[in-house]
Amino acid sequence: MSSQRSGVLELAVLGLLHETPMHGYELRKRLNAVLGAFRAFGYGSLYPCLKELLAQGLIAEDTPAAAKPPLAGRRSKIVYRLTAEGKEKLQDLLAQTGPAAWEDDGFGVRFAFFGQTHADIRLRILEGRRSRLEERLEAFRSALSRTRERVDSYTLELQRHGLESVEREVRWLNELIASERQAGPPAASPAGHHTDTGKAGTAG
Amino acid sequence: MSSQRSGVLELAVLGLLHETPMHGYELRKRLNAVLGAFRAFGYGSLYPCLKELLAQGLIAEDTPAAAKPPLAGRRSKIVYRLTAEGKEKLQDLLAQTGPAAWEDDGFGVRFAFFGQTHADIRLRILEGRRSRLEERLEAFRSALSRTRERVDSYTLELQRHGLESVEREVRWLNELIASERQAGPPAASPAGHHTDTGKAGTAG
DNA sequence: GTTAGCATGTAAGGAGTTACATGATTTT
DNA sequence: AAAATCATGTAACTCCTTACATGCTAAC
Repeated sequence: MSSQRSGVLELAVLGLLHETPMHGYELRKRLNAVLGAFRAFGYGSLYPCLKELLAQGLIAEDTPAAAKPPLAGRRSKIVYRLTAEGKEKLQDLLAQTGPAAWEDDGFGVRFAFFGQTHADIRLRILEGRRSRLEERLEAFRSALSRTRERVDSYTLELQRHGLESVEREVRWLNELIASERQAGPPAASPAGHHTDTGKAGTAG
Repeated sequence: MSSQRSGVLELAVLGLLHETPMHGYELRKRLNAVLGAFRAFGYGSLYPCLKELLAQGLIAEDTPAAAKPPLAGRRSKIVYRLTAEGKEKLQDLLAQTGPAAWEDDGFGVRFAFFGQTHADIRLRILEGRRSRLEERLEAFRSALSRTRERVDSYTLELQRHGLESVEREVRWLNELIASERQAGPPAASPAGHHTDTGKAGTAG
């Protein structure tokens, strides 16, 4: 029916508005700060998204007309907040442990809001992500050995580099998983202070 | 005019067909092997792309009817090859050193075909990419210090991880740039022996 | 008094994805 | 002869990007 907007943005917006109400402009800045390295959105994405979340009743708008004296009908800041339905929807989305939560984007957003996610779900998502990456490693490695003939060295370097990035993420996940199992919610840095914990070459 | 398909796929297809003619199915496998870690395409993307490259006269198809005896009108393998215009277009695309060549995807494909790119262009692209990433680092770091209040530790961890990934890629680029300046085309591993890279691992 | 940044939006369209549909060829 | 995998394609759709349009507010 209505477009559904089942993407990253919806979840991110709900997650941010759960922390505190905000207007669009601020939301966008927080959005790109929180997602930081792995995704960025413009107003052309954000405002239509807000519009639809509104239509679905997941968020509501407060125009702080009270704050400023009579400026009837004028365009002013619109502060969005989560409705009860919105909170429910957010919980639903954060509780998903299927494929959507392992994909690059889906995982990224969910991780950013792990603070609002139950410990067992967190663990399941981290493990799901890890096995997803391990599948990829398998595929890459076999592709690498199969096509080692007739590849130029730059192509090879790119593949090597990609492989290592994935291996690194697996190590990162291993640390996170270990610390989840011990401690539940982390105090400051879930994975410990230095990310380079020797070998631990679990990556395979 | 016609859709233009100015994306990653077009370049990748042209680049692969420059190496050798191929049919669609094989092309897709090579595609996902070459781009490996950072992008994957399905037939639903590939065939329409081929169709349009054909319409633009950048590629041509050979149905190897000669190989198999009279099977008139039947659907058989279609082998695509680059036309003269296609080769020209490929060189144009590979010679670009502007923003398109620094973005995640654009850079990735171009790097994969660096073997077909002139040494000075390679260097310019690598340097462009590096300064692009350094801008990002700046932005992240300042965002991190500005919003250090009221962020939960998972969000922080995600940002830290993303930051490190970018830093790693910068180091990788530094090695590549150094080795380009010394040697031109690399013999086996452009960046040297120890593989200490880290491309912007998706999902931060 | 004008630049820079805050603030909200829309229209058009690009770049692929998903799901489906179909047939040929090789392996078991 | 069944199953796997090779092989080619289309229609509908999604999610987001780009470019544009508008006006307010604070700083220089």
